[in-house]
Amino acid sequence: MTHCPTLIHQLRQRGYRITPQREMIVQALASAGGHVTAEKVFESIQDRTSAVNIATVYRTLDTLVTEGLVSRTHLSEGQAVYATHLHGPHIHLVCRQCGSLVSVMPDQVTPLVEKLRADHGFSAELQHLSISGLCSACQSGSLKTSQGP
Amino acid sequence: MTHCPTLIHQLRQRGYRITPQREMIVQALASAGGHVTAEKVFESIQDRTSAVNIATVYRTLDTLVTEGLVSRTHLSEGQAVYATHLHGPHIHLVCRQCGSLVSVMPDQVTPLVEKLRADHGFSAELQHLSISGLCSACQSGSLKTSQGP
DNA sequence: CTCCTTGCAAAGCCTTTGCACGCTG
DNA sequence: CAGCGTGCAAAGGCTTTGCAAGGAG
Repeated sequence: MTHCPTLIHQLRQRGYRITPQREMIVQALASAGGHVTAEKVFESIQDRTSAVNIATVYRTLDTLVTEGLVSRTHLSEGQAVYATHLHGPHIHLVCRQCGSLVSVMPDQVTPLVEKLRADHGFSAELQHLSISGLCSACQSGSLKTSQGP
Repeated sequence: MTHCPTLIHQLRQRGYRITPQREMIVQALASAGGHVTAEKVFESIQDRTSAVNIATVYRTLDTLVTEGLVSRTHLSEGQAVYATHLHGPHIHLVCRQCGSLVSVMPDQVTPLVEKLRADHGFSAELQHLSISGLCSACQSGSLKTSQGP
């Protein structure tokens, strides 16, 4: 919630106009406290008022991403999820079978990030880091995943 | 190329019928030697004959993924890319600005993978690992990424 | 007053699906 | 010969875009 004024402020500073829609979208995103889809942002605003169009949500989120204030990630497939950068970095473990999502602190990745920067000059953005695989439940539950045609 | 008979063999073994289309798709995927989109597979077949439909390409790739013979990844946004598991694991560094793609050996990730397995029972699949960020070129070229509205 | 933003609706991209015919095993 | 696999075309999900009206600065 404290993120909200900050983000709005940053937008204004960069010459963007502050509209009620943008305030609501930023507010919804900030209060979500984590990763949300554009549609969830849209819905959480609709709960109170139908004053925002889904296209505007996409456009505003896009602006925030372009300005580097918000991260956009395609965790598995399908919808993108958004989060304020103030949310802090973490890794996402996405189970490719059941779709479950676990967030992990990025401590273990720091050396990797530094190595990538040193060797390749690549500046990794941890907000965007998602790792696909099988969660413990799906590993034990499906030793034989496929059952043929 | 040597992968092709193997994959076909595995498909047959699992009860799938081997059609000319499937052979061509597998062949195209194997000879691509890396990550390709469904559309590229489709095109590389079209170059020789228009005997395969794009829907069939998607269906066959899907089958291969389901059977665990092929990996499917959404590197950045948009299209998914496919690769045979024989291609071997590696990390993808995707520049969120210019879209450039660099493959890195996964040595540096092994400790992370093991940690995830130990702590969370999560079996990470490196074929699917992509890291978003800024490549060296885009970092120096755009110290100020945004230019406002 | 200027022109950035919005709403609306339509289009876009990538992918999936229903159905009847054809081919594999 | 049984039934899986294919082609075709249409639909689907998510996101973007063109245009005119409206509101911020």
